[in-house]
Amino acid sequence: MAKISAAESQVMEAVWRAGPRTADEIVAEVGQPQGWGEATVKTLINRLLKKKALISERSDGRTRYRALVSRADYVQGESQGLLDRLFEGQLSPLVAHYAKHKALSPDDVARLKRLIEELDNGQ
Amino acid sequence: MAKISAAESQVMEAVWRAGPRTADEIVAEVGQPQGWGEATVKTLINRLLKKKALISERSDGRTRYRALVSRADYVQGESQGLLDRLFEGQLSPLVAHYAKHKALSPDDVARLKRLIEELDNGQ
DNA sequence: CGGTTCAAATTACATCTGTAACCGTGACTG
DNA sequence: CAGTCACGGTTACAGATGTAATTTGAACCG
Repeated sequence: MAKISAAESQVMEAVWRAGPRTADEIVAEVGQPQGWGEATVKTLINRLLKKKALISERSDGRTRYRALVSRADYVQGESQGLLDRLFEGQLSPLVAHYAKHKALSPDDVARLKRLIEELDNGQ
Repeated sequence: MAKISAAESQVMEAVWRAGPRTADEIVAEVGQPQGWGEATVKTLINRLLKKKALISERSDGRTRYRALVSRADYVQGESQGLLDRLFEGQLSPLVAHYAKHKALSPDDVARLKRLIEELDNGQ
């Protein structure tokens, strides 16, 4: 379970977003925007294969790459890592920091408020 | 302004926590717990000097290292990076994700609730 | 003043990451 | 059937990072 790097995660996002994709599709969907050549994307794909984050499967005569780790797991790991490293593992200090150093949009505040209400009452 | 790496950030934490420190103090405070040798910590310090994240100043016949970047700035950058990469730049999706995939303690919920109240009314 | 000591800085090296070119093989074309 | 092509995989290489040993240089001892 080696760590998924920043560049690699872009490839994972493409697969998470739209399910198993061919190399070409991934190149089009992430290489293009990032300004990466085709070869670069292929390398990232192959590293993800080695890391068991993707698996290649052949269907309709094309090789497609499917995610072996879920986005939720990845996001969970990254988030927890940040919280652990910088906020003693807790959410509220992050929110506090963020509110203090970077204005939250009223929309964001409203969304947060609804969320917390639910958490507080709800199940 | 090269990026501060994970290992390097441990050194920064020591300096942020307690102000300018000598190499020995940093070794004791972070090398020890992390299981790093003295030489390793010195390398990290020197990379941080190159990156202008620390500056060395001599006082009382000892060299002390002082932070040139604030913890708030660093934390802000890391947090924003995570939010941008994984949550479309917004806080509420992070909170939502976290609540869904990892139980929040009632305490944490209470803290969040207070925080949001303040944000909502307050200044 | 020459040797010793300790702390600061420089150099070393393997691995990971970003970026990419090259190779091999099965399919397609004339 | 030989040559070409497309696609998937392998190799390459520089810079960052984790981890550390070696060297330098100033202070101290005799």
